[in-house]
This record gives sequence, C-alpha cells and structure tokens, in this order.
Amino acid sequence: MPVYDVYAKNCPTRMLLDHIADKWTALVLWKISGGPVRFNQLRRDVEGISTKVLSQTLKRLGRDGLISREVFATVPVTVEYAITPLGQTLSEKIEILAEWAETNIEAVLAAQEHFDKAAGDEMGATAAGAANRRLIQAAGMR
Amino acid sequence: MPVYDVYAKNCPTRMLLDHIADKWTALVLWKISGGPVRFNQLRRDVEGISTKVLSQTLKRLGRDGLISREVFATVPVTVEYAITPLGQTLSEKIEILAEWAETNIEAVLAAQEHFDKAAGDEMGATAAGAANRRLIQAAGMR
DNA sequence: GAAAGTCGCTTTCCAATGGAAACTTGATGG
DNA sequence: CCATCAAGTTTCCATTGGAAAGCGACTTTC
Repeated sequence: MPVYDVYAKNCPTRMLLDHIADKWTALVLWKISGGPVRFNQLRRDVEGISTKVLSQTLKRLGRDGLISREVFATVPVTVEYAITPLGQTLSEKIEILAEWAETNIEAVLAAQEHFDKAAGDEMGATAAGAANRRLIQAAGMR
Repeated sequence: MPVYDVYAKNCPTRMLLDHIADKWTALVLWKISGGPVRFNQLRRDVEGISTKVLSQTLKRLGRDGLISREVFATVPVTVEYAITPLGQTLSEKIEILAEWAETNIEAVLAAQEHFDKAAGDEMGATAAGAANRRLIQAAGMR
C-alpha cells in the first residue's frame, strides 16, 4: 500500500488537505452537518460567502463524497445539501478546530496587540523607523 | 463576556479561522511543532511553498502568538522558528485534520472517481441517466 | 396579461492573492 | 574583491475571490 504524506508535493493527501483546510469549506461543511440545508439558506447563514464561491465549494464537497445533493420538484425548485457518513467524520474534526478558535481567540488577540505594540515601540522618528514602518505596512501587519 | 460566532462576518473568530484554516499555515505550524526549524529547512520540508508565502505565513503565525522567532548571530545568520504553548494546542488539532486526510484519502479518491465516471458516461434517456445528468451538470464536471 | 418575485445557480468584471524567479543584505572564506 | 550562504524581499504575471447582474422556469400580484 502506498505511503501517504501531506508534505509531499504530489501526494493525493496534499490535494485533499488543500480542499479541507479552507475557511469557506470548513464553515459550509460544518453548517451542513447540522442538518440538510438549501442553497440560499447556506448563503444567509455563512455570512459573507458569495454565491460563486458557495457554488464552487458545494461542487467540490460533492465530488469528494462529503455531501449529497437532492433536488425537489417544488416551485421554485428546492435543492437540499446533506452530510454523508464520510463528511460527518470530517465535520467532527472541523468542529474541533472551530472550537479551538472560539476558546483561544482572546489569547490570540492579546498576542496580536502585544506584537503590534512592540513593532510600534522599536522605531522612533528615525529613518530606519520609517523604513520599517513601511515594511510592516507592506506585510499587512496593522 | 462577548459571544463569539465564526458564522458572523465581523467576529474575531472568523478572522482567526481564516488564519488557521489554510493549507500552508497548517503544514508550516505542524512542521514547527516537531521541533525548532530554520527558514530554508522549512522551505525544503514543506514541498511547493514559495519563500514569499512562507515568509508571510511565519509572520502571521508569529503575530498570532503561535510560534516564536529566534535569531542566532552565526555566519551566515541563522533564524529558528519554534512552537509556543498556545501554538502547540493548535497543532494538535491540525494533526487531527491531517490524520483524517491520510486515513480517508482512499475513500475520497473513490468518490471522485465515481463522480467523474458518472460525468463521462454516455447516459441514455433513462430516468437514472437524466438524474445523473442533472447532478453532473450542476457540479460542472464536463 | 404584464410586472414582479422566488430559487438556484452562472457569468462578468475588477481587485486581491499566489507562485516563480531575480534581487538584497551582511559577514566571510578563497 | 569575487563568490557564497542564510534569510528574506521585490517584481511580474497568472490564478482566484468578491460584488453584482443575468438567467430559466414557474407563480403570484396588480
């Protein structure tokens, strides 16, 4: 049997990690794991997602066997997305990640504040300071 | 105490999930959790990452308090990145995700094959054919 | 019977992000 | 004084992402 390694560029597990270690994918899959949901309901629940990205994300999840898609001949047509057994196992892991975020958000915010304060301190009105400030801004650290 | 919700567009936890639910971040953090690593070592170990993205990723991880950075006055200069206690708690969750990927990759590959095969099939005028055609078209797999 | 609304998308357009590769900095050995 | 190495940064172009509009099929409202 093959040896899988996410650190290898061409390993299938790398591709899979690319699919699942994604903000929108995580939010959408977790939401669907709570029960079947329709397209526009997802759009409203997952604040900030665009229909384009939602559509792409659902396609990928469907192809990977993590969710199913069912069409109901109502008017207007209704489409329900539901979690599969395989998807359920993944959503449990994603839930752990999301819970970590909610548990540790304050520690992270504190770290960011500390970091930004230190960056501001170590440069006065010097030329080097101005240069660094520009660097930091370029690095998107504000 | 504020109520955090990753589904809310402007919640700090959403920003945090955005940082951690990312392919490169996950790979880099997990690698560093195995012991202090230098920049170029990371670059070699995490196959496919560019220096630009590695640099940005390390900055973000540092600002979020998940890794530390130590400079050694060797020649040429050496820089070591190490995991922090906070980062260690996260890397354990990320490891769970990566393990899920390695455990379930074959099921996902099978699902993809099944899905793509259905898309490639001739599909006559059967009810099943029509149903599949709808699924495939919706998934944009032509 | 025309206009407006619903759902589930797709398309278009522009801005932001990502990757490949060249360049920089600073100290040293040849 | 040229080449080298670590640790990045910068440049350039391609891919991706988001906002908004369009679409098809059908009902409800005026």
